[in-house]
Amino acid sequence: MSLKHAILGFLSYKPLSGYDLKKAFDNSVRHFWPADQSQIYRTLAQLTAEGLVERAADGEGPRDRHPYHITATGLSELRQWLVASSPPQDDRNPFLIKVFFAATLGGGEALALLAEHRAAIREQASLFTGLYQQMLTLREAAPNPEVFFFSMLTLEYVLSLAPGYLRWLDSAIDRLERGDYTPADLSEHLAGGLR
Amino acid sequence: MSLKHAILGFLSYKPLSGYDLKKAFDNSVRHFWPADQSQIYRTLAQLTAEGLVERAADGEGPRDRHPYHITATGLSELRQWLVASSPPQDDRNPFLIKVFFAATLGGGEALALLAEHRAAIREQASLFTGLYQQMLTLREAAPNPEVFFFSMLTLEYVLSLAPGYLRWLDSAIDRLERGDYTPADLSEHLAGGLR
DNA sequence: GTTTATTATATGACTAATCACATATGACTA
DNA sequence: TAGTCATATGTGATTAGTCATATAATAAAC
Repeated sequence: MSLKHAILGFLSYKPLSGYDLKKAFDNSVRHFWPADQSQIYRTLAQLTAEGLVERAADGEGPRDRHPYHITATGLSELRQWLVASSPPQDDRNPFLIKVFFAATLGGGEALALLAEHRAAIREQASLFTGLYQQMLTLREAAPNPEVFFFSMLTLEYVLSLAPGYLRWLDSAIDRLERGDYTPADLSEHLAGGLR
Repeated sequence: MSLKHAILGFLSYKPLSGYDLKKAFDNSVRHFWPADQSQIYRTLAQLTAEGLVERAADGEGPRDRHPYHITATGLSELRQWLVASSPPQDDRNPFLIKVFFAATLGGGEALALLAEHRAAIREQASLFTGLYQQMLTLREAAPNPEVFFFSMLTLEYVLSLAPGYLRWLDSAIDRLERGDYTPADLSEHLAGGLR
């Protein structure tokens, strides 16, 4: 139900149409919540039925745009959701399934699997680094420092995970190359990191 | 379509019933691919229709168990999937949506949001650490070193991400406590980690 | 003046997964 | 011997999301 609340979040800033919302998602949260256009419209219909948003007077433009604004009920629903607890969810990871069953592959193929993934992760990390640096230059243009801060936090999140991800891949690839099928010694890693 | 391939993966070791598969998932991959019992049965039916698995002679036990074995087609489908490329997927993260819209909360509430999540992540990390250490003791009992190695790799993955995750939370909480809404300086972090 | 891109909203078909529930037997236990 | 637990397979209803496609006007490009 997060799309629902993300829409409420955007509408809490100002009224937007479905089309505007799609652009808002693409411009700011697509790296952790890609939103499908048709799903946005369906969710808007559902939110309207629940009385959390309302369709304002139809606007100008081709194909009549329909801006929505958040209701008082919608605002309180948003607040409630924001402060509710967020247990870490189990994110399904198809790549880890491949890793798990990589034992059924030849050693070379398993290596290729990991190496290719490392290349993709590196590329993704450098994309996010670029995005981060680009965002930094927009600091002055931000509506207010809090909004900018939390927006940057979500990018920092992605970038914070990258080094650990890549070190894991490096270590796995290194062991596979040496034909060394021993588990990593994580003792100092864990002692240092999890305190 | 990963559940499908995960099932093929398990069946590539030996024939299993739906019930067996559910236990196999719960015992080994639930931390990155929780499998719903009813979905396992539905997927088995689908795999059967596609000719990737076959229902063996009904077995003993209460309520007739139905073991499935993988076909030659199924094996080649599994291999093909394993060696296909795995682009990093966009994992939806509801917590990041909360962070993104935390600017609409009071500072204290935003802090509580992050602090509570940090506690949950710490607990999860220590759970996985325990699981990792417990798994280590089973090394001798493993069917073969490769299977054990790749199984451990999936746990190493989770544990590799934890320190970065927690450092991100620490840094965000620290800045919020000081009322310091400046973005983090990630220059050395990135320089060191992404090479 | 015709094509093309952009704006803008929507439905239909499908897929993966979740949740609740129905069913039924063998084995143990109070 | 009654109750409960573990074994074991399934269906129905619903949800969230994806993909393809339909529609249509306006503005710009050629």
